[in-house]
Amino acid sequence: MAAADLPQPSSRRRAATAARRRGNGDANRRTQLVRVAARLFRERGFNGTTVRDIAQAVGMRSGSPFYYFDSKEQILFAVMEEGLRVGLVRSEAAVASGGSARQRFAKLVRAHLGILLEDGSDFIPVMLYEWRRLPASYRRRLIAVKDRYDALWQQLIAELIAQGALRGDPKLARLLILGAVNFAATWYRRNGPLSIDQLAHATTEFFLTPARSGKAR
Amino acid sequence: MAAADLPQPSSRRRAATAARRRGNGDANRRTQLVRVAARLFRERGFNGTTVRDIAQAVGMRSGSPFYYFDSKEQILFAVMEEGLRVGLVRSEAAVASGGSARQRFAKLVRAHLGILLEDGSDFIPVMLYEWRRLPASYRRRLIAVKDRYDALWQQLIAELIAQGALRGDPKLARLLILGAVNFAATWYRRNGPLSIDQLAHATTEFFLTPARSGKAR
DNA sequence: CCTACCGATCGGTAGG
DNA sequence: CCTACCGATCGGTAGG
Repeated sequence: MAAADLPQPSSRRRAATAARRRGNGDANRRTQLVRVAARLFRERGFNGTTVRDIAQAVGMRSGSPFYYFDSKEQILFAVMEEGLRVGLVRSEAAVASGGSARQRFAKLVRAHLGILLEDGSDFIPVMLYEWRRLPASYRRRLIAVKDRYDALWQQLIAELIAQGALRGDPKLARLLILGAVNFAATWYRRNGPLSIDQLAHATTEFFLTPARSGKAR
Repeated sequence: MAAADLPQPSSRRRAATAARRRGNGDANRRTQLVRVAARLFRERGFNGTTVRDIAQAVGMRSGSPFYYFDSKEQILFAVMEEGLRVGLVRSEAAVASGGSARQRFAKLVRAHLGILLEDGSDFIPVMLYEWRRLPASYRRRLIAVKDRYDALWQQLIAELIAQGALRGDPKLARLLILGAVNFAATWYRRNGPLSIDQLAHATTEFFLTPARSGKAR
């Protein structure tokens, strides 16, 4: 028997108490598992994380996550589904807030960088990096949501190309821009010299052709 | 005992014979292991690939890779080291071939896309996707080579910014451009409508400001 | 390189 | 949710 499987009453009781204090039922406990799994999957990868790791991180014993999930793959699915849900809500809000195409693009870039880089934002990075680890049947269930995500970017990018703020084919432009932005998940350091706002602004300026109209600047 | 561990004389003998026909010593056999490991690590991830998988793919028995490598991590290191070595040679050649900064940029983009997308080019994608899986001591030994890679791009990008073909901070520009290009490793299909040459050309056009001088279009 | 093997770990389950 | 457990698999090794 591994040391990690031995009873550790004090820390276990502490975690369980903290959970209860938050006033949670099953739904809340499940949410905790998903959040903690996202962090571990991001840090160690899906196959580098054990169900025991996840259980321990929320103060459960090794077999208990299977009370909430049928399989480890289902936990991965839940992580990605949650990431897409929250990401889509925030991205749609950014675009719906109005303004010029350039302004909406700036807001969408900022929203996406937040989804990628803010504290607790491990869901979408897990999707980007562990997508191949998700069984095909689960993958199919997420692709519809992913398509809405892509369409959001694609429409805005097509608008920007139409008015000369970007060049080239809209689909390729989308792939290049999203690739550039998503890559920040690998190199951005929250303690570094660049705030997320600054990064979003500089990224927008990098991609968009300088505006023709000489607004005071 | 697992079925995969049971003797499978015919297929084993076939693989071993094929290897011998190529006329190889230990070095050649080691190279085979690295190449096959690159493919498997890319497809299944480092932790999703077993040493047995690698052994079987070159017609060895489960324990034999340890005649060539001390550990599974060392195989991963060898994959990344080989990727960086070949990648650096090809990238430096592209830049050294001369021409304007724009032309050298086009060649570097093409070379990098080849490294990422051509048949048998699994080494750099493994490095991009499994970097976190490499133990820190091995990581340190690769960073010097990675830095040369980055410097190559950075110098060229600085040149392009100086002459107005790109905007913004050189370091951020490098991260955005490399992110955009590297992302192709996840979406590009070799059987798709776009050749690597076409992709390289369109990517270059997307990033670089249209040239001022009106050369015969 | 193979044979034969080991200790450790892992996903998952039965029965409360 | 825990206890107690199982079968399978895995990285790695000794001794040729």
